[in-house]
Amino acid sequence: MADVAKLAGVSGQTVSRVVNGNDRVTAATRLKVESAMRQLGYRANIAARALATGRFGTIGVVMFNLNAVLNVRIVEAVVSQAQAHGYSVSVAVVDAPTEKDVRAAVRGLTDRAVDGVIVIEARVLDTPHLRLPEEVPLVIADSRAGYKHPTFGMDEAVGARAAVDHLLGLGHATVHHVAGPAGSNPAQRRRAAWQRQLKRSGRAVPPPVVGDWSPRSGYEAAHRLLTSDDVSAVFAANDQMAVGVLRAAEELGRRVPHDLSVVGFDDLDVAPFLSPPLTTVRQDLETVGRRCVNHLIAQIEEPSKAATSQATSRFVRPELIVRASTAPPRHA
Amino acid sequence: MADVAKLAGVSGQTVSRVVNGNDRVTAATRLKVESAMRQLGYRANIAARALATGRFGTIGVVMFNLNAVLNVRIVEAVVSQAQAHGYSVSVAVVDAPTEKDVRAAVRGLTDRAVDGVIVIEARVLDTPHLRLPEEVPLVIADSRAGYKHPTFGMDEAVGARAAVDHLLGLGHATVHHVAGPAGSNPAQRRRAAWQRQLKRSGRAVPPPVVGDWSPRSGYEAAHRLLTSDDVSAVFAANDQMAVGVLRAAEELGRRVPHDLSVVGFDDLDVAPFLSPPLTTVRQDLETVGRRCVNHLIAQIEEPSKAATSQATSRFVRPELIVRASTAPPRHA
DNA sequence: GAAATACATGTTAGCGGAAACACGAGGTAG
DNA sequence: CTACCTCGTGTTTCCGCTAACATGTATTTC
Repeated sequence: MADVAKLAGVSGQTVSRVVNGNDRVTAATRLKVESAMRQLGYRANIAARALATGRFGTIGVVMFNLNAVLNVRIVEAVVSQAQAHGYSVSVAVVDAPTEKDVRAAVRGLTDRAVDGVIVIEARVLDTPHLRLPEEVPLVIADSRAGYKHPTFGMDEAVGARAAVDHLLGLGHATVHHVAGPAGSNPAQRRRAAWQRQLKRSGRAVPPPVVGDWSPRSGYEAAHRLLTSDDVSAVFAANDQMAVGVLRAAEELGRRVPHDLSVVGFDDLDVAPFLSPPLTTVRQDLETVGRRCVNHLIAQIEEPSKAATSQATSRFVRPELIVRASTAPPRHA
Repeated sequence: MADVAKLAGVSGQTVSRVVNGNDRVTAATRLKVESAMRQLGYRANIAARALATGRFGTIGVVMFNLNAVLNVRIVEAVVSQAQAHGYSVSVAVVDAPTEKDVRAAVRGLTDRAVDGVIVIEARVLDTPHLRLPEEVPLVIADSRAGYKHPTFGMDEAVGARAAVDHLLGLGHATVHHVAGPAGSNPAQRRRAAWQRQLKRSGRAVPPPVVGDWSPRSGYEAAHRLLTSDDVSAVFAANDQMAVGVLRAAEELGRRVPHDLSVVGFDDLDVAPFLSPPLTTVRQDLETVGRRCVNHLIAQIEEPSKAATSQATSRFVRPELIVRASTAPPRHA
């Protein structure tokens, strides 16, 4: 910077002003400085600026698993939205679903210089209420309200309910459930909503089979489930397990949807092209990601407003996409 | 830091020494300092350290699209490997596939304080040879050698060749191809290898149908392709398009694999559970990601070696997974 | 036309750490 | 017993930038 200043014949401070947008610099000086910067290939040192200002221009994202379809979509939206606002994104993956680990990840990130953190909360932790460092603006992406931090997510319950209602509406006596792993929050909520909705409708609640999100687990679950003849409708907690269910049904000679209706969750891009095309629940995770970023940046840049927004939480409504994997039951 | 030093009754420098691992500090002083740090909840300021050392402890990843299955898997591996080495990861997504944009992203990242950059190169750029800033250690994840930077990737050609050979070996006269989009490097290479292998085997090279990686495009491509009766084998450039092909085949009454053999690429986790289970090419992208990180960190931490390693490039061999979507042709 | 005002720029003083060097106290060698 | 290390620790200085204040020069105001 000193070199630029010398070449342009101005003080370092003026260079700084030019770099940081127009404070009050004459057009002439600005041009001189800019030309000098170009000649010298000057690039600001972020570390120095961060040291001086306490701002980093970076958002951290903490999550358990990048591979989960759900998370990737959120992260992608977060990255693009953050970039649009001039922030970069640092990603941290947490191994164990313990509060301690999450906290460590958040701290690691804040140590690493982020202005704010988004935690994608998809795992049941060892502690009921996640407590996180308060030193830094923090937003949670999850489908549950009740955190001390602003939370954005999708309304899992609405989605699960829609799936159940759809199947009951077709005339099925009840709906069986292939649940996600016990350690997953979305899995728990989808399962709870499924159960609640069956009860509310006065139907029998068959014991759910628990999978682990993988197609294989759905396949195995279906093999167990379909030993009984009176299973006519299955709601899988995600599309991948639904694929396994479809496969198992085919192997067992149950035609979908004539002998068996299947509903998934997530609307994978392959869902419309499975055989048969899968009825499923679509969630607008891009909006979730964008909301997280917007809110976080607002907190970062206007800390005054943070207090009022503490309680914020908004949930995207999922949408049931009816395709060919569901139909009225055989004997209806 | 000053507070810690005062509380522990030592100088700031000693605190610094304790924080940065054991230089030469007495066990006693170390304990005093550590206890003081704990009492005060001391956390190092990364920006200050970066300013003083010129090191950031962060790796940048530049890519075009986080959502592509391929990229996510690499990024996930990169993040976990980087974390294992004490680095954090900053992610940048580039919109337009131009050299200018990539360069801008890399610069943005280095401005933003990274010690090294990994570029996941999956798009055909406007310029034949990507030229990137040399100021920072940089590794490219791509399936092509010939960059000025170390490159790690998978050998797409081997995978495509294996697919073709498998189908020819079953007795098919030739193999049709549903290609990925023209702007994609992997798509180009898979297509080129497919074509070359057909030629080398003295077979007719039918015109490929170009898709865009999406299941829908595979579906549409197959609808066009299957108007002709003598299509007995299709090699889709990725699994998602293969799913579309399977769907189209079913709609058109072609039984897979009896009437039509289909091979995909990527080995999605649902591939084994499609109907029929999809023969496909599996790539070890985790290894690719790990290698990128390892090499990059080596460059960062031992710049002396960087020179020798400039030429490095290693490619993971993909593996053909034979499942039920391929069989000898009908009239064989 | 003198004083008040606005505005463009320069000066000073850190931000929080880490190199580089300085220093004193023990240990070692001859 | 002295000269010389070695080792633990403290001092100084600087990393590159920006906030806050200081300065000086046009411009306005009555």
